Amino acid sequence: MNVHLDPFDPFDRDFESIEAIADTISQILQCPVTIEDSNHRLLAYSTHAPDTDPVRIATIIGRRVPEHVISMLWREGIIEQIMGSQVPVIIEPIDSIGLNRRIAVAIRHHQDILGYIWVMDEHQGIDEQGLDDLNKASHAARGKLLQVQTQRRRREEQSFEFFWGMLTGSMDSEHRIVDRAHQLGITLPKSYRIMIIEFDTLLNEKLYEQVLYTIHTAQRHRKVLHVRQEQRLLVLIDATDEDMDGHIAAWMLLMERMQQRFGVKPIHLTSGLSYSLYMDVVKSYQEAITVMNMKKHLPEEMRHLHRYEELGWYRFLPTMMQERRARPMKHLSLSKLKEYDKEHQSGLVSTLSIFLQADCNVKRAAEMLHIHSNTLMYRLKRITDIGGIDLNDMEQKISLYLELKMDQWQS
Amino acid sequence: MNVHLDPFDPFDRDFESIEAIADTISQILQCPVTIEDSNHRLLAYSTHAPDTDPVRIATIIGRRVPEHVISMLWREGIIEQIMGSQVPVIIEPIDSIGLNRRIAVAIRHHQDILGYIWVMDEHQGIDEQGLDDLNKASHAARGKLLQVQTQRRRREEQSFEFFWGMLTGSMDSEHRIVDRAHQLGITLPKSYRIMIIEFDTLLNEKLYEQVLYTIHTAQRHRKVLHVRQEQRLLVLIDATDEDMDGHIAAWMLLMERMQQRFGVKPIHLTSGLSYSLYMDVVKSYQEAITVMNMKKHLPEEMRHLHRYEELGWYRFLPTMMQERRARPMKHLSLSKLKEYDKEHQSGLVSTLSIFLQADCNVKRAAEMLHIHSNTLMYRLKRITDIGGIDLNDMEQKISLYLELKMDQWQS
DNA sequence: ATCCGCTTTGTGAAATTACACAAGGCGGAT
DNA sequence: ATCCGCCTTGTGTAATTTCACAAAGCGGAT
Repeated sequence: MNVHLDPFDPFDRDFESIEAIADTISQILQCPVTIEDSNHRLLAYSTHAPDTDPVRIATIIGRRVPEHVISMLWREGIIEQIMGSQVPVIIEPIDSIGLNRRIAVAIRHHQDILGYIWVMDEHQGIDEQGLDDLNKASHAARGKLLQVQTQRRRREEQSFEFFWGMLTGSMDSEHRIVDRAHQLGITLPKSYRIMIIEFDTLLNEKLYEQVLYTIHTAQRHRKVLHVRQEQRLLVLIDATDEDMDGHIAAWMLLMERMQQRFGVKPIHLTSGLSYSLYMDVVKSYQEAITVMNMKKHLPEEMRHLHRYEELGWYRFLPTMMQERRARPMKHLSLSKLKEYDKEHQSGLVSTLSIFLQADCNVKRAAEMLHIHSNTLMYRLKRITDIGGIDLNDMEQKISLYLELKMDQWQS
Repeated sequence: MNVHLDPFDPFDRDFESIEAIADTISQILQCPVTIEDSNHRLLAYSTHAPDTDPVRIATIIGRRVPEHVISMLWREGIIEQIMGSQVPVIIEPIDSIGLNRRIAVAIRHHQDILGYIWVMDEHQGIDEQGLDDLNKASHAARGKLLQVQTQRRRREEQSFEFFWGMLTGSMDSEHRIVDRAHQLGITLPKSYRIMIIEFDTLLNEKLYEQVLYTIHTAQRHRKVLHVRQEQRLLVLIDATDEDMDGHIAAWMLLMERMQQRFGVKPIHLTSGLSYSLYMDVVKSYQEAITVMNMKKHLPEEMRHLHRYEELGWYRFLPTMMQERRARPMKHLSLSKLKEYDKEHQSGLVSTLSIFLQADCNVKRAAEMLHIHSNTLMYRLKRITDIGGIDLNDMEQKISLYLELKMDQWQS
């Protein structure tokens, strides 16, 4: 049912806009068309569409492809197929999400994917010639998308600079920050936090793109600003609603997805406190860093914690460590035990540590150590004898506990 | 047996030195003579002494009156008698300390006592005329002693300035400090500490003199430098031997004596760590201040502690408080308990505090609280319910313990 | 007065824990 | 090989702790 009869290439001309390209494709193929950027954000869609499916409606309304659709397309391997193919790909309908039959082609520039053209082809009216036209259209769209991309890149550069300025505390006043945000067209939330996502490898250009792709396609989270730093991604997120537990959980899920799709593995995810003054970005950032360090030094204790406010008394550890470094004083009892341990390979210190962690419950501690409780009793007696420790004295136990935690941090 | 026959006053002339005065008195009275300053330090003694007692020998050898002699003289009220009397005072022999009969007169300038003249009068050979001569001698000595005093005052001024410079960290290098000490004739010990003695009243000129008198007459302690500051006396003491426990104990005793003699009551006595570099005076001073603050905020816990190294984990408290003030985050469980306490006047928080201090031993804590142990059990159940606290979790208990200590500090 | 929730104290049974003692393993020194 | 100090495990008993329940006091509300 195609209506082009002459060998003349309808896409060999300058289009004034991406919308014009979409409309042209739609006219030629007589099908609804949408054009997206690389993050599945809507760039243009054909008007006068004869009929359209729920997914297309949702995409146009939300100005991006719905998250669950992207998820499904990934799960079915369709996105990878499109990204890997130089020619249009036919996608069979997926009724469960209301997706009709369509044809998709990637818009590329060398290796990079700039976006996608989607054509709804419910009645399978597109023939070989149509696919060829679509291919030509994708070439024609490249120029326009490159423009969009460079524009976005420029804006991103500026936002990076702005964000770094806040992170390093080099912005000198609150209203300067707000003004600058306004200038850049960034709407700052009432309340925010700084979040750090650390990966197991250096975030090179490609990985970075992939990470951002994952984040961008999940519209659930409002990520206002972000910047990359070696193995880390620093993000300023909206903290206005303050269902932070759910918030973090959602991000964790996102990280999981990232690993599934690209094999990029975020190892840690931490966040500072929430603030409303943007002069406090430095503070929130420092807090996130503190949590990050804590996770590295005390992985066991920090296993399920991500936010600074969850640290409990551990938030005092860094400053305590500082104090200890400034005035190194060895704990008399502990150093005696350590000495004994060194001479007799006898793990009294670790026994003590676990005993304390088990709330001084002999039974529990013995189980944790996989030893008989009388063995533990014996060791405890040795500990009290050698170290001159009274295990019925809270003061001493606190002292030991803190000291042990600090030792653990340093090792 | 006196040998002056003419009414001519032998003390109505200029003496070239204090020794000359001592010799002149000795010649006239035919007795051994010693002249001391107000702190019982030897200034001069007559030569050609016919006979002399153990105390005099010890005084001359040690260049000061032995401590136990001064103690005895105070105990017998003799020093006070001499200080209060305008005329020579006869002191009967005290055999237990080897003190023969002697006559003493204070050298005074207006109200101030500049020193003392002591005359050994074993054979009671001094008559009215002799006492009168002694009086005249004391007037004659005044000028010389004033010279000595002003000299000492000048040197003290300089040492104050020097010490303050170190305390405030305004000395810029180690060798500058050592040079300056050399210049002032101060021999700095290899290792030192800063000690703070705080009194219950402002240290006015008079009290200050009395305090110094007590310290000076106790030669046991080597006090190198000192300076007064409102209610405090700051002292740099020799820490080379490092029998600090005994050292502090001795100072405590000294303080006791001070109270007995003058009613000046030192309330706190604290010391920083010992250092050997004199650039570290600031540190030791800061540490002493820290201990002082600690004693004020947590008197119970610090009752028997004086030195920074005895603080144990408490040395982290100030920096923890700082952190807490920087980021005020209320402890969820504790604030619930506090709220409940406020509504029901039910001391759950204090119960918890004591329970923790009693090492979570129900029996012990119940005794401390003067309640039945089941009452405590009941309250503990309420605490776990209301505060959502698991009292079998060391982490939580540590958190609570630290938080409670910080609360206590702030209140 | 009466009720009700909160608290304290007392009692006794059940569970847990501490402790003394015995037996044996392990490794280094003689 | 033998001894010895150090460590581990097992057993049984004594002591302690925990817990459920009863009784009753107290203060505020109805």
